[in-house]
Amino acid sequence: MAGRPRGGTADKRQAILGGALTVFARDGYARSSIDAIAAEANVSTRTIYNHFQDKATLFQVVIQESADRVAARHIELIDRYLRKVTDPEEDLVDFGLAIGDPGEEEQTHFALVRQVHAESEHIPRAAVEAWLRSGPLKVRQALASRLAGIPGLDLPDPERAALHLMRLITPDPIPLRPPTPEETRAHVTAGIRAFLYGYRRADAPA
Amino acid sequence: MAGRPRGGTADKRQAILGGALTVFARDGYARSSIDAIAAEANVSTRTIYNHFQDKATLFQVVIQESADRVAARHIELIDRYLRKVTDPEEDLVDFGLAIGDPGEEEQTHFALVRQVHAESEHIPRAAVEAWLRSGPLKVRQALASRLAGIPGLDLPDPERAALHLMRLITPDPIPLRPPTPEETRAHVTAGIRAFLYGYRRADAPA
DNA sequence: CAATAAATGCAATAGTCGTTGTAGTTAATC
DNA sequence: GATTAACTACAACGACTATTGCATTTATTG
Repeated sequence: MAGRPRGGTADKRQAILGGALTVFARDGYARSSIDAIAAEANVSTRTIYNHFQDKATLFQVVIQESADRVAARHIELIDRYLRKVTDPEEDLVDFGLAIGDPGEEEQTHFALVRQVHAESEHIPRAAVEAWLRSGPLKVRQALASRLAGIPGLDLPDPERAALHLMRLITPDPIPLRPPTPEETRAHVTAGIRAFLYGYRRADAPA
Repeated sequence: MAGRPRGGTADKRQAILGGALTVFARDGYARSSIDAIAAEANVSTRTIYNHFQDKATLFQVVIQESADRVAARHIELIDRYLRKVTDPEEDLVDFGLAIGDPGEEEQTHFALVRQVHAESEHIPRAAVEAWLRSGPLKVRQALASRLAGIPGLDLPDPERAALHLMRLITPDPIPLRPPTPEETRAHVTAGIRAFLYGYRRADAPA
């Protein structure tokens, strides 16, 4: 038995998923043509159909794998910055800056999330729920349990607090102009302060 | 000079804009066909092209008019609920419930905003900025100046505080299940409390 | 090198969509 | 009721797209 078993199958699949992620995040589902994805991935369109049933399932795989990957990285950041919190403000700001980093991957991630939000009614319910659970909800839970361990905070509903924290540090989806690093830091710092003051224990020091 | 001057021109234009709003908000720009918009508006496709240059400009007009209309209503709500604030929590919760009302118009509005967020890179920069300024930014400014008038709050940056408030009360874009009215109230109340505690003056009563 | 599985290039199908032209119909004004 | 602007129905064009089949090439394993 010969053939091409390990040859490029896995490589090609990854190339396709990478190209599809780029194109879907930039152009949205409907605007993204298979040809554009193939070009971005340096792959023939036929190969895409050898690996994936159709465009819709390719999209579902892309958003699911992206959710898994990003959630893993975010949980890693949560563990790194919030496992042992010495200075809540400093640690949370560092966490917020890491998550909102204007790196390429983060930008692509936020763009894809916006596409999912816009397309959610046109994606099978099960796929949306799977994305939600293994992505945002998972991160929210991890963040909630870490927040509960920070002293000086009063969190009647840790999951809701985690949602609030994320909302307060999320970057502007449409900035009038790209923020400078200082502005980004100011944005995150202000969000963290509002959060910390908002959830400060009544008997905590001012 | 005879003709059909007042006949239906204004009516048709409104019908088209209404149908386009519905379809664009539901399906997004790329998925929305002119035929679907025409059907939704009970108008022939040809009439659409008699009123608007092309699909792209129709979309820009739709989002611009929607931004104007919603901003006007939101500012009205801001004036109604926050002109004279007696009980900050109660008044802000009422405001938040009014803005996040699961009425048809509010739902359509939020859906269209998600579409704009997803499409922002494919809309002429000038149109996006105009939408931003006459929509979200305008509301944010109005809210900021009202918030500055609420006693017991310490707002170093009222505009940022307004952004925080909006973020804390915005409904979930993809709920696992439609929230009950009680859940909606709990969500808004929790957001308002976090905001109020977060921006409470240091010398204010607990 | 031989065998073979995967990838490619290319053509073709079938459908959709934006847009325009045209001829006829409707309805408002005079 | 005549005039005329607006609306409609309909066809048509060109472009794009998802998807498949097939013949050919590539690269990997034995």
